[in-house]
Amino acid sequence: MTKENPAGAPPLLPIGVIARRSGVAVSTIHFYESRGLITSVRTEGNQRRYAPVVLRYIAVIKVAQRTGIPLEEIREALRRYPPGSKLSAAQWKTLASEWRDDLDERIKRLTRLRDELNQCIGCGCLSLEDCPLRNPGDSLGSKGPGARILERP
Amino acid sequence: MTKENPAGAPPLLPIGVIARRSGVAVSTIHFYESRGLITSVRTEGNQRRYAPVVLRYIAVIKVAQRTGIPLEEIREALRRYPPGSKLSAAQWKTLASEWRDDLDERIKRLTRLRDELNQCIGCGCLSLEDCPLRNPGDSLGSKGPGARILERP
DNA sequence: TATTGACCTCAAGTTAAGTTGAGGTTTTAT
DNA sequence: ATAAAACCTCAACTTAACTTGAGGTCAATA
Repeated sequence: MTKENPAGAPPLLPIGVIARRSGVAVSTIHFYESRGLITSVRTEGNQRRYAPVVLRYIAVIKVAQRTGIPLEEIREALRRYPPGSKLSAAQWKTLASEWRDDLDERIKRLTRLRDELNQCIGCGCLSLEDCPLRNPGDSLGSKGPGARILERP
Repeated sequence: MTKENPAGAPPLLPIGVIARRSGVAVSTIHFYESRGLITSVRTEGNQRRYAPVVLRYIAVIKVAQRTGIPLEEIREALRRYPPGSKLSAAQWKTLASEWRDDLDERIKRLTRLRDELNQCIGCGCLSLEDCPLRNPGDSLGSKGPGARILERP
């Protein structure tokens, strides 16, 4: 029986260990925590201790990011389950399916764009009226300042 | 014969007209010019006047952006031709082909990712050792601060 | 002629996703 | 008991691609 830990529960990990094992920087973990993506408890000395499951959380976050989901949305998705909960296989399946659909949509858009581009390489007009490339149709929501996220309108 | 214009050349346009016809904000045109993507001449009164071809330039820029090419690269690509030059059909073909290939590569990466995700939805392990999702293989170049461009490693 | 609308410059703000650094506290190893 | 390694907080910086705003000039119109 360890001291800071009720019987049976796996031991809590300090941030350095999480960083090493997950492959992300300590500062990133701080950042994720500040954004509510992961949680920790504190020692008497105010140092963070993480349940091992956060390694899984970080893995999930990274995968979601690779598919192009912004952190904010990832947080919302994770929020659906109690913070720091076990994140079961079923839950992962749900999340991953949503993200896959999202990714699929993105791929479709890009593929359509590529086809249009191919067409247009033949014609070369870029005419405002005729060219499909010039009439995005959907995806015309570029408002406000800030970095433009490439493809995800 | 107009005054500011040698015989035969099409008349130069003020920035407001370019903005209206191209669909981008005046501030954006300023910005593109400051980044060397387009050029203008000035009137005696220091106002910008654009050759009509910049409408085409802006069109090209927008298309390239849609395919995910960053402005910096777009500028480099355009730099290969004399600034403000006619941008012939052949030149457009060359640029567009490059960008299409780039886009193609991106699509392939995303497709691979989607397939891996599909696999992983079945297994749900996210194991550091086994899971293909956890071993990006390529694309591990995330260094330094600044916005992470989603997909384009 | 006077106004209004279009322009100009330059500095500063915005977003996302983090990083860097200063100044100070805790833990761990010797 | 120290010293070194690991942590902590908080503010400021970074990139990309723009936007906003202040303070001032130019040009077309009534």
